Amino acid sequence: MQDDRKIAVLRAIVEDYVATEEPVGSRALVERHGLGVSPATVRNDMAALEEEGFITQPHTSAGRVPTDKGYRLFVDRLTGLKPMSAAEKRAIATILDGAVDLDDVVQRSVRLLAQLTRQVAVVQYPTLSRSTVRHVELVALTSNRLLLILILSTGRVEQRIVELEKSIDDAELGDLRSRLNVAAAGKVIAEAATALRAAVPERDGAAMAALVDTLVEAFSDHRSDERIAVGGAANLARFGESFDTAVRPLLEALEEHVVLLKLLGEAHTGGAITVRIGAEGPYRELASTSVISTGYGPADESLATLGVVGPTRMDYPGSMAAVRAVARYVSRILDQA
Amino acid sequence: MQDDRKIAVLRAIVEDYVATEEPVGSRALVERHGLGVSPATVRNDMAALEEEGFITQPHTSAGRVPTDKGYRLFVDRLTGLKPMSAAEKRAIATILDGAVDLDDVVQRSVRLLAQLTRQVAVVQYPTLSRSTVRHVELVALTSNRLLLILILSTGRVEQRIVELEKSIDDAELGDLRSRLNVAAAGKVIAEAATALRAAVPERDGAAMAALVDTLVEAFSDHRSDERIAVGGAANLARFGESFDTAVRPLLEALEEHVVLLKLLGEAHTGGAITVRIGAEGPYRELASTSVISTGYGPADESLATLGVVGPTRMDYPGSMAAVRAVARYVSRILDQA
DNA sequence: CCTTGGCACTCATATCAGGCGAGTGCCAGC
DNA sequence: GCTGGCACTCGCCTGATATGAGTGCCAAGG
Repeated sequence: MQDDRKIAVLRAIVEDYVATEEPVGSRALVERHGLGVSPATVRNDMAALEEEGFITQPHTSAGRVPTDKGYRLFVDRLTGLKPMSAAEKRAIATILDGAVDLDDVVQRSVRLLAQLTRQVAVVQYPTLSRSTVRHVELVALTSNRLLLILILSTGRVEQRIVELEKSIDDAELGDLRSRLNVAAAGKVIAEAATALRAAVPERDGAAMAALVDTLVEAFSDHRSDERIAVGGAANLARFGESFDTAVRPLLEALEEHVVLLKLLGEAHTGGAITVRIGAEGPYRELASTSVISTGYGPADESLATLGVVGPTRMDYPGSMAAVRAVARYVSRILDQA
Repeated sequence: MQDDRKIAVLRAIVEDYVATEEPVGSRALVERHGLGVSPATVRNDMAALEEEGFITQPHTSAGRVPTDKGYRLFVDRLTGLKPMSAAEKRAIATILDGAVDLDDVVQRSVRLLAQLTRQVAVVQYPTLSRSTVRHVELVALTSNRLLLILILSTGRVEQRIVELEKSIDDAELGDLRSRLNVAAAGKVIAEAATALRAAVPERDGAAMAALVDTLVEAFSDHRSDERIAVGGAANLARFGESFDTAVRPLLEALEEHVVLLKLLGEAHTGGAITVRIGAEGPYRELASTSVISTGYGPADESLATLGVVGPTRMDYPGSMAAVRAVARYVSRILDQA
């Protein structure tokens, strides 16, 4: 038995099943793909593939459906991703180039990715922990409420309201502001926080120390590291069939950004695209969904992750290509900014 | 025939149908509500209600279901909203009080509203056009790229990257910044823009004028007025039945923030709660969804709108109460900030 | 040894008739 | 104007039957 043909059969099964959403039988296979062999031969291969766990049949006398393991092999043996069409490339370029700020870039990326893949798209904002501080601004809202604004190298702007124990006057504020900037500029947040502490000497008194503590705390609040944008939930409507097993848990997961972040996983470096298929993921409620993700950032530094989430029965080559293309474009834009 | 009883019957039908999701018959009605009359009497009333278009029967021999008109009468004749339980009030208070900035307030409100109503919640960010400018900050990203940051009275922070035709040095920047602040502080954005133009005299040259133009444009970019937060989409999973007629179009609408804004409608002043039932709305695809919305803002000034979107078959008294309660709390918080 | 046509078998799904029962409309009586 | 009674309608559930796609296996052929 030639293993090559078995792989070809598996590929054909995956492609047909993804396209038609129905278990695929031996006859249909040889007809739709030019396999050059008879259905009976294909049946033998299928039996072998089933034996090895790459496909199963939902009912005793139905066609075959790929298993997670089957999709895995399919993805691993991919010869190449579906190249983006010129029109798609142009669309990506023009849509993303029109963004006016980081928020806009992220927003547009999500929509774009959702449209390209017809899947649910997820884009993580550039992580705070890996971006450097470009500028710090302090604005007095009232005499004892400050608005701390952090402008990061990625263009991301974070704000935080800080309550003071003791009121502060304009001169002090100006002084503090310039010291903050000197101490923090160009540094990663964690370093900035310690530098900030060092920049405010003991002699300035307990009140000042407390204020600095508050600021440092605001700096290092990691809640906002979880920020992500989600789009394309309407695409879930397309596969109404497996509603309870696929759509419902996914809808719930989309609300839980922490879950989504975990799904996207660590951004792999070097532009690698990660594919997590079905039960390979950490949540068993999402056993029938796959995640395609990759890192992005200027110079492929992987500041954050983006990707799509969809049913295991998805167009892997196409989606992977779209994810890669969007990640590259976003990275390029961040490079310019 | 007493009209009072007819209303009572309608109310009972609505309540039962909302609770059970099944057409309600005359026998069940008299049993579950202490109507004190016989099923036959109720049947007569039902016939009259149907004649008047308040209810219909899906099949010749099924129970009755309220029509949009029926829900409308039900809502209009509401004696009072379901009061929030003490626990719910406490939950609202503690959750919203924990917010650290406006983004956080909006985010938490959406989640809260979604949880309370078990519906899809929508919260519009305070409109820019009605908030006043508290502070303007300019940060040079490169010599000819500025980051314009707008801090508004509501705590909302807007950022916009501005490309300059001509580079600008630190001194000019500082000068511009202070002029901006003097001109804009305390004013509504539209006024601030014109004041800004006035503050930069002709003599400063064409380059400066162009810069000001760019800033004014950035100021008045109304795209960001459309900003809203959506939550609780997972609640759509609860009513899987009318998937195609209700869930799918709603999911699609949720992606289109412009559509959502139109759905929420103009924020009614004076704390009024607007209920739009089924086909009363502007989109015929959403004929089987209702929208409950109200304005919010400090001192009930109605800076923006929030509400819930769900199937026409929804718990109006409960949802209306939740919407009102959250709007009040958010308003109070904005008052403090 | 792999491939192929043939053939019996399985089983999910579609179709249909029959019966059940919830619910209605109407009417006569109170 | 309310009520009990009664005949009627009709959606839906149930079970039996038919259909057909698809399989597994086997024996023959290259």
